[in-house]
Amino acid sequence: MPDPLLRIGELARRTDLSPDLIRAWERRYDLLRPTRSDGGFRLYSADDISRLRLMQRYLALGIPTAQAAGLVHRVQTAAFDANPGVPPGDIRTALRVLRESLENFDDAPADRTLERLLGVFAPGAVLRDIILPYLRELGERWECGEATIAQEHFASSFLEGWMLTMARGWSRSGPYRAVLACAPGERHVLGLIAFGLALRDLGWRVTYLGADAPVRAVEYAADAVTAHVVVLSAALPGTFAAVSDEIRALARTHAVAVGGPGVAGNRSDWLASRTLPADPLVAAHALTAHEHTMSQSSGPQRSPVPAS
Amino acid sequence: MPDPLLRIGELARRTDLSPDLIRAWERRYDLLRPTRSDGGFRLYSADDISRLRLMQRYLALGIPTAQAAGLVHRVQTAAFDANPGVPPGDIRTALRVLRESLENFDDAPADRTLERLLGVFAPGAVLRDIILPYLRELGERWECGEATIAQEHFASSFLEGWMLTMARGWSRSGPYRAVLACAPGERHVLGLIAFGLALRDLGWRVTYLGADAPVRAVEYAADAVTAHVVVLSAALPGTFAAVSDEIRALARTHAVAVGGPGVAGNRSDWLASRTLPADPLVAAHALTAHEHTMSQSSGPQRSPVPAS
DNA sequence: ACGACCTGTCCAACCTCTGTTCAAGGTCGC
DNA sequence: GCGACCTTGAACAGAGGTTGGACAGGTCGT
Repeated sequence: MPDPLLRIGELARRTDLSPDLIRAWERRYDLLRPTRSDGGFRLYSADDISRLRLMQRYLALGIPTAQAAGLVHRVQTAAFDANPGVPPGDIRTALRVLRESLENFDDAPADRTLERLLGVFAPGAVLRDIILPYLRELGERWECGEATIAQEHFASSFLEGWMLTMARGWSRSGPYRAVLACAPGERHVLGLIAFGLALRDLGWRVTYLGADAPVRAVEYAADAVTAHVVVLSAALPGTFAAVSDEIRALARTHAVAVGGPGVAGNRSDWLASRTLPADPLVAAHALTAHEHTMSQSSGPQRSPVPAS
Repeated sequence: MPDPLLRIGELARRTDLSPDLIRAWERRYDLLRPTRSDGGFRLYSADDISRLRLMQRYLALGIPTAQAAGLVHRVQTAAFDANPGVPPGDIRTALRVLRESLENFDDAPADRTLERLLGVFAPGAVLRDIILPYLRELGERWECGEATIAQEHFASSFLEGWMLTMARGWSRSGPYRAVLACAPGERHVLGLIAFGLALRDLGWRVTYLGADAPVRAVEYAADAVTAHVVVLSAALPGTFAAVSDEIRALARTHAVAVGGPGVAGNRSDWLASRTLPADPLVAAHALTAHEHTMSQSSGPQRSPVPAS
């Protein structure tokens, strides 16, 4: 970690907090654990800045300081990068089992494998190290003709079931709310569910509407749960184009982000929406980081997201 | 276990109720049971917000406060009522919980209810007495405009996740094998999954391909697992007509049955396939009975099913 | 019409939470 | 060695909680 380390005064300047307050948070909530210089000065890393920003964001939502500190603690330890990974040997074995069993339409070994992995490792780690790599691999084999449509359908349905099981309760915790839906006509839900799982681990509450959701339905749900942001997903290019007017209208009153292979690459300024990275995990981090920085400029609710 | 996030002032601000009133409701009706901070402050969770919102909806309907509190209370404690009780009572309670929570985009109480029910009763019973009746009810309310598209999407995604969880391992046991798929273009999977669950309980091994499956993919899968029968489902009329040639071709080499609202009513002789009753449970029994009689006369494999 | 009850609000004395302040020193880099 | 910066520990004050009870206007049953 060769980051230039900051002393408390500089950290305070960058976060717009007082040094006293930062020390108080450390003393009372164990919020930061700076290293020390030989003489005893606190030395902070870049991570600590984002932790403080997250803290500020929570406070802006009206969460009491003590609880906010607890959330920061939890989010940090649940972040994917912090998840202890699945050992490479287990990954190789699991991928082989998934490959061989799912492509023979035999889900029993795959079930057993996932059950065991989820018993031992964190859901975020299983998602990152097993499920998403397998999906990528399946997609590649499908593109070059090695996997059949039937195998791809079977494996997709299988993984959808598991991911929805892993997702159970994802609307229950966390201070931010997101409504997730596939754009009208879109039926590829796996990437969106993965994104939702990642969001959940980053402290979001997820309301999931599934495939092929009319924009009006999305808007209704966003209002019903007072969502901070609405995320629309599409795997195929052109999906968004068919409803661009509706999306632009939605973006006038709600913060909208679009993602999935259907937008990756081409800009989405014409949708008046923020474009998320293609990788679900990266996208979840990007959206969370964006939501944190938003707290400085404008109010926490319903701030339309500028196109990125 | 939702995290305690808000103190009473912020909760009051968000629900537009006075702190006094929230405390009074707790004191008089035991409406909420907030956790406490070390110092004794009430700490409310996200669930509590939706409970108060539900309360407000009841009050807006003119229901007296005490009764409204009773209703809310039943929704929230239904999941912890460990007493199996008389099934009809449980059914009524569960249906009310599903109705009220899913239509508020709040899946937590619904999760708890299904979790408890599946711990006490057999999956088949939960499917028959709770899930299918709820789906029927939702469909009716949707048709007469009482439920919105958004609510229907949310509830469908929620139940799809649960049913796929219940389905885990359905390809593992039993002497008959069935391949299940939605016809091309068809995206309504719930009825098909329910049918698959019923089949599993009747001793079938189920290979499930999910929504919008090309007929060629179905054929490939049927061959790969040497299926006794292939079941195609469609909710909308006209779905089958678009691929009738392909289905007829498939029926020349495989036993094919078609089901779902998309065929109910009109004969399907023109598909050279057996028509299954609209109700998933009845359909599963019908297919099983047919397969039993077939296996006496001819070989168990690949016997084309005559149109009924 | 009457008392009994329901229900939202208010009060008073006290407590908790949390940002800030102070004092008496120590460290760092020039 | 100097001035800016940082350290610890304690204390403080204002906003906003806590409890328990009281109370007035509306509703209900008789």
